[in-house]
Order: sequence, then C-alpha cells, then structure tokens
Amino acid sequence: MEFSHAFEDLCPVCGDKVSGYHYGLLTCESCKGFFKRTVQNTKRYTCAENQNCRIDKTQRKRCPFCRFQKCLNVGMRLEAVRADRMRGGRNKFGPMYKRDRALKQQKKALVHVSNFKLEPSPSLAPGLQTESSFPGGLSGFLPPLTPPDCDCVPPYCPPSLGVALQSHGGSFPGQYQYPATPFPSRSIKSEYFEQYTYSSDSCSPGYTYSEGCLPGSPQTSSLPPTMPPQLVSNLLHCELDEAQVRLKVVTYLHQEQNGRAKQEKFSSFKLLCVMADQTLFSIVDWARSCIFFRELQVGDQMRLLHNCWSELLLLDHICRQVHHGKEGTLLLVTGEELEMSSILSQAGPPLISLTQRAQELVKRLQALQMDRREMACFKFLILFNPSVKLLENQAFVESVQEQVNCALKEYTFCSYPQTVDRCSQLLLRLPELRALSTQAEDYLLFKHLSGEVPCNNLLVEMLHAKRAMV
DNA sequence: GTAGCCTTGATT
DNA sequence: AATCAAGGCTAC
Repeated sequence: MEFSHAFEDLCPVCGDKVSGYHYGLLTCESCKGFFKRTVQNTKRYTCAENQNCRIDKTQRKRCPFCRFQKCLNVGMRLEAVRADRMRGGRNKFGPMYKRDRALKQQKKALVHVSNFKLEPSPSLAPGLQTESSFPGGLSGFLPPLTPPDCDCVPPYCPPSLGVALQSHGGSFPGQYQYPATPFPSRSIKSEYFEQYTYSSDSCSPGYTYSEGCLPGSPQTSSLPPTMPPQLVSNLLHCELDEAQVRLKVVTYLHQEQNGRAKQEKFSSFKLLCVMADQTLFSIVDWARSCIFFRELQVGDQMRLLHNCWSELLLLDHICRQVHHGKEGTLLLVTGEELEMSSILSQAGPPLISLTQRAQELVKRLQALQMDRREMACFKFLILFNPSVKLLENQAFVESVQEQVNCALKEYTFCSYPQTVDRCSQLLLRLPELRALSTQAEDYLLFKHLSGEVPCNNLLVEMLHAKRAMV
C-alpha cells in the first residue's frame, strides 16, 4: 500500500511532487505551468528522437514535444485552459476534483482499518490457475470503499441488459455524472468549452471541423493549431471515471467474496469472469450515457451492444495494458497486477493464445502511442456498427460511424502530423480486435458449457444473445 | 522557456 | 471568510 499511496502524490507526467489539481488532475506546479504555456501560446514542438522520450523530473525540460504528449495522454484537459484568460473562480471540474479527493481520503482511511482480502481458493481451477499471481489478494491495491458523500456504491447486479439500459435517471447513484449530462448553467463566462451540442437533431450532433486544421495544410507541430475536433473532445468526455469503475468492481467483488463460506469462494478463473461481468456493466453504463447512443431506441441500443460487447470488453482490457506499459504483467480492472509468466505457465492453450494475441495488439498500439482520444473514438467505431442486423435507425448509426471516422482522421492528422497515415494504421487494428473478440467469445462459451463460468450474469446473457442473433 | 510563488474570484 | 484552481509575475 505504501507504494501505491506514495505513487498518488507524484505528478503523473514527470513524477515530481503534486501541488494540486490542475487542468483535470493532480500534477506538479511545473507541468501545470508547462501545459498552460503550451496551450495558451499554441506552442509547437518537435521531437529530436523517436517521440517516446522518457519524461521525469530531471529530464522533463529536454523534450517538450514528448512532455506535452504525455500531458495529454495522462488526461490533462485542453478545455480547462481558459481562452479569455480570466483569473480566479472555479470551473466545471470542481465536482470532479471533489469526488476524487473524497475517494483518496477514503483510501487513506481504509489502509488503517481494512483487512480485506480477496482470497483466491487454493483450487484446481481448470484452464486458468492464477492463484499464485494474486499475492496477498487485492490488499496491495485496495481502492476505497464507499466515498463519504456518495450514497453507497451499488454493485452492478441486475443481470439483464434490458433492465440495465432502461433503468433511468442517469447512471447509478454515486456515479459521477459530468460527462453524461451537459453542464446545467454557464456560471463562468470564460468557460468557452461547454458547447456540447447534445442535439436531438440526428443529422450532425456535435461535429464541426476546426478551422485551420483541415487535411491539406501542412503541419509540423505537436499541437493542433486550434483545438482537437470538438467531436473527439466530446467523445473523450463520455469516458467514465476509471477510479469509479474500479471502486464499483472491487466493492462488488468484496461483497461477493465476503458473503461466501471459505469453501465456496470463487476460483481465480471465476473471479476473472465476475470481474469481466462487472466491467461489462460499466461498459453498458458508459454506452447509456454517451452522446449519440442515448438518442437511440432501447431496441437498437441492445442490438448494438449485443453485437460488440466482447470487442468493447477486450478493448477496455487492451487500453489498460497500453497505458499500463509493463511488459511482464497485466493490469486488471481492479488495479491488481497479474504476472504474465504465471498465466502462461498455468493457463490452457486457448487462453494462452488469447493472451498472447492480445499482447501483440497491445504492443502494436503502444508502438503507435495510441492516445486516449483515439481510444475513445475506437469505442464509438466499434459500438456504432451499421451492419448490425435489424436496426431500426440504421441510417443514424451509419452517420455516427462516419462522423467519428472523419473526426478521428482529422484528429490524427492534426495531432500527429509526423506520422503519415496514422489513422489508417490505427484502423487496421480493428479487424484483429474483432477476430480476437470472436475467439474470446468461443472460449467463454466453451467454459460456460462446461460449467466454469458463474451463471446469472450479464456475460452469459450476452453470450446467448449473440448466438441468437446469427 | 522554466518553475516557484503570487493574485484573483466563484464557490462553499 | 476560507478555499483552491485558474492566470500572472519574475528570477533564473
């Protein structure tokens, strides 16, 4: 715990001491200033090396290009830099900062009182035996329990996509809702960025070309001349808060494991299934709150999700590994690290193959330094698949796909002008993701039929629904 | 250009 | 009145 606790007080960009929340997250004073200067003055940098310079406290001055890329990749928000330079006051990230603080507070408090452990059963879980790779259970990465001001964290329990989609009133209670709901009032004039056009006009919701950034104008900078395409920013804002998702999943696992007698604790494989199942709920939650998707009828929403749930689940896993960046371990949604070697030595051939193929994809995306905005676009491209059968509003789904495709093209062109055809390079990975997800579904189905996947969950429901579709 | 410290001002 | 994340200032 000491490790992860100490880790929290370090700037995610350079590792220096954090001085507060700046532009969306906790960073140090120097990276705050650097980010501000860069955005305010539309600085353009170039990298003398291979655009993968290491950024730490001592070397952060060496390559502003890579430093700025890292700022964006860890999640610093361009929109939080004020166009009119108005001083003081607060912006709409206030509630987010508050919640994040509350979570961290809880985490700290919990260290002293918790003896929570997700004890893996010392079993003969067939297929995958990862017991040895859960040293000390989850205690080392224990996320906080219920935040003080958050009315309990409900486990994702309704085992039905229909129910999950229809239950209304935004997300689950306690879920931070900013990305899902437009900011209610424009109390600070300087916030020029709250122009989310969540229009119900299905033709062109939220997308405009940003000036000076059209394909054709040569670029040699690390920074788009203006802002990234509005749509890309909007898609990024739809992302759920990672810490919240982790909190929910861990809380659920905690409750599940605690409610069981020692003998009937989940095997590691089942534990991973439950994790995947809970992640799936968060994916449904994400989709439900997303622009475009919210405008669809529930029927179409279900058709789209039934079609791509495994791809989204896999992409979620892959994104995590891309940003995790440690070759020898996999980072789980719970924050726990799983030794690669133990998977390879203990899993059966199908799972080994799956894991290896997924890691190859991770490496390719790492080589491309795929960023969060591009990941967000990917999710939409996967979700809005117009070739899904029996869609009521197929035209809309197609138009969303096209818009996101255009936006991604423009974004990659403007943000990575050095990489020729970056967009195509990224998009070429989608078929592999698709193939992998099919393989994963087959594997899961096999495990399900041999009774090794916990029943009554969304995962199994999706598996069946997918089969019914074809 | 960098980064530590200062000022500002909406929110609580 | 206190908070604290914005922008500003300035020695280096």
